[in-house]
Formats: sequence, C-alpha cells, structure tokens
Amino acid sequence: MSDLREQVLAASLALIEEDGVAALSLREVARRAGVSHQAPYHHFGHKEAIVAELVARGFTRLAERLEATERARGAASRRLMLAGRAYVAFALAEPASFRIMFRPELVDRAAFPAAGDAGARAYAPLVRLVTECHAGGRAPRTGSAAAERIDTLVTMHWSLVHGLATLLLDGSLGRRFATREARDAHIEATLAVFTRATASLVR
Amino acid sequence: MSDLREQVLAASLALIEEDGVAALSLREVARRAGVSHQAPYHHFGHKEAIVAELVARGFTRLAERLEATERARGAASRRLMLAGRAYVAFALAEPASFRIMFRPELVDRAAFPAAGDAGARAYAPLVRLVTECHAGGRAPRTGSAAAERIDTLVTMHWSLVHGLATLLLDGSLGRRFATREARDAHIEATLAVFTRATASLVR
DNA sequence: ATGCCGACTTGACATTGTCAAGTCCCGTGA
DNA sequence: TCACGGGACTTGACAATGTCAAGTCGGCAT
Repeated sequence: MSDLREQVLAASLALIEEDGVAALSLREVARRAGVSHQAPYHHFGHKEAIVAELVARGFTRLAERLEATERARGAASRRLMLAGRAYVAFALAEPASFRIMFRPELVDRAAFPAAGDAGARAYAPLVRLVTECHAGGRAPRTGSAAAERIDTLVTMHWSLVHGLATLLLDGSLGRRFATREARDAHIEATLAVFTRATASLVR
Repeated sequence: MSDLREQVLAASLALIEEDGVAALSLREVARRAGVSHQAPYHHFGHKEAIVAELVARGFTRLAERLEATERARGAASRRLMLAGRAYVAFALAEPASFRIMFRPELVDRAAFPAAGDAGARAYAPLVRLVTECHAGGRAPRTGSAAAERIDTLVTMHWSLVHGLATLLLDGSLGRRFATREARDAHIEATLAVFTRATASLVR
C-alpha cells in the first residue's frame, strides 16, 4: 500500500547488503528514497522496527523454501537433504537477510513477536522431516527417550546446515573458492557425505 | 606494557559482551578507563583496530584450546570429538569474542593480517585431526580424490560445531534450556550422535 | 639546559538516531 | 461550500559518536 514504507525496507536491506547492518543509516535510507530524514519515522517507530520487519520477512521466505521441500517427492531422507540444500541456498541468495535473522541483539523478540513467530515457522519443517525420517512420521510423546532422540537429531541437522551457511557467508569458506561452481560442488559433497553418515542412524 | 592499552581492550570486550558490538563506543571505553575521549586513539588508530586485536586474541585462545585437545590421549576420533566439544565450550565461555571473530565486515583482513593468521591457526588442528582420523594421519597429495574427501569431512565437522555454537549463542537453542545442565546434556548428546554417525565413514 | 617525543587533553566537526513542532493536502460531515 | 481532522511528510533541534587538529606536560638523551 504505502509506497514509501516498501522503499524504506528495500533501501535498508540494500544498505545492509552493501556494508553490514552497522552501515544501516535511517538518514541515508531517507536520502535514497528522496524524502526528508524524518519521513521513515512515520512508518516505523524507530530503527529497530525496520530491522524487525526485515527479519520477519526473511524468516518467512526461508520457511516457504523449506516447506516447499517438504512437498517434494521421494523418501523422507531425500527431502531432508533437499531442505538442507535449500537452507544453505537461502543464506547464499539473501546474505543480508540471513545475517540479521540470527543477530538477536538487533531485535527485541518480546517487542516484535512477529519475528519470533516467523522463526518458529522456519524451524517446523525441519522437525517434521527429521521425525518422518527417524520415527516414521509419528511424533513420539513429549519427554520420552524417542522424543529426546528426535530433538538431538534436529539439532544436529540444523547445526550442520546453519554452520555451513554461516561459514560460507562469514567464515573461512567464504574466501576460499575461485568459482561459484567449485563452491557449490563443495557444498553438495558436504551435504552428501553428511546424509550418508546419518543414514546409518535410521532405525 | 602499556596499562591503558590493556584497559581499553578489556573495557571494549566488556561493552561488546553487554550489548553487542554495535554498543562499542570509544568514548564510553575512555570514560570507563577514566581518560579523555581521545586517549584510546593513541594506542589504536581507530575503532576497527581495537576490534581487530580482540578478534586476533580470540582466535588465538580458540587455537590454544583446540591444540590442547590434539595432545589428549585416546583414539583420533575421540580427540576429534574433544575438539568439537572445546569449540562449543569456547563459544559459550567467550560469547563476545566468538561473535566478533565471525563478522568479517568488522575487520578488514587485508589491513589486519594478524586476525586472519590467528584464524588459520585455529583451523589447522581440525584439519590435522580429521586427516588422522580418516587417512591414518598421512596427508594425501593435494588435488587427489582423497584430499578432496578430507576437505569435505573437515567442512562437515567444522560446520556442525560452528552451527551448534552459533545456534546456542544467537539462535533458537540459546532460548530453550531452563538450566545449564539441560543445555550441556543436549550439546553432549548432539556431539555423541554426530560422532557415532561419522564413525561409519572411517575407512 | 635544551630539545624531543610519547602519552595524554581540549576543542572542533560532520554524522547519526530521535524528539518536537510545524506544513500541506485530501476526504468527510455539516 | 466550507471547516476540519488527521495522515504524510518537512524543518529544526539535541545529545552522542568517530575522528581530525592542535595543544600540554613530563621524562630522557644529548
């Protein structure tokens, strides 16, 4: 609806993309949108609200990608691997979003519950896929040993893809590959070897 | 040697610990050290140099922890697991350091090579342990299929522990456990299941 | 004694986030 | 038709910050 509101969000994300979230300046955003330095305040109470909205939208887009992999054909283990690939692909496709999504000091989750809700939505597909993969899709009752096991496996899967994504964006893996092809091949090989390793865990 | 230099570094780390790196203010640091707002500039050319020094020291301490696990007794696979545990333990023990260590936009690695060197030093133990574990300690010649396999396994191991650490610090895992014991048990379970899974990969 | 230099201070400037107080315009009710 | 009310925006101000420029001061070598 409001044109300026979207322009502010777009310019903010662009600024974060260019030089990191520290370089996000409301006044520069206003300048790029061709309005006065106070115009953004009409749509967002303060800076944090802009970042919170970007975080919520980022988690929503990630959730959509992961949910799409759930609907793919094939065995649950294959769909779980697709979800991992989608997670990393999202981070590489939207680095600015991905980074602010995991920087809790930027957004007070109590003041902006939408961000937390979107995060929970992104978490759910992974839980469902792991459950399907390792417990036949039937969720064990909470507190049981089987539930703890699923919990542990979810953490393991998420840790792997999240670690891979962050090391690619901000760690040593980001500065290592000459071509995108080499990078993608390394990602594929890593996910493949992990999938094979975890296959031995399936009951 | 210089007292103020160390005070500046300590106060800076404390500020980052309290409210994130965005809250690092040179003037507040000076205030806490009881000196004028320009005194820190005599020891560090600008803000980035302080962060760079903290990053280098952080990587050095991480490297020392990982090197210590290399010297532990037991099979290589056990020492690799200890290294993973040490990695996560470091992140939990020094969250402020860990966070700035993986935020490349904060420090220009070309201008501050010490930070990159320390990072490389922290990387090395993991490579050695994985090599020992999966190739009997003899490093395969570069470019060979065996070398690529080691490479992939290193990425997998690092991704897992790095992801686990960052999710504990800044992700959903950080807000999830009522007690430290519950958190540590979950970490242990995750590392154990991962170790078991990867054991099936050993040649 | 003198000059120098390292360690620090004082002062200034542009930039930023945000509060306060306008201005302008468009739709609605009388 | 006209007041008017409120949404969308502007102008102006303020304190805080990073950093440049120009001091001050004390000890050490010559």
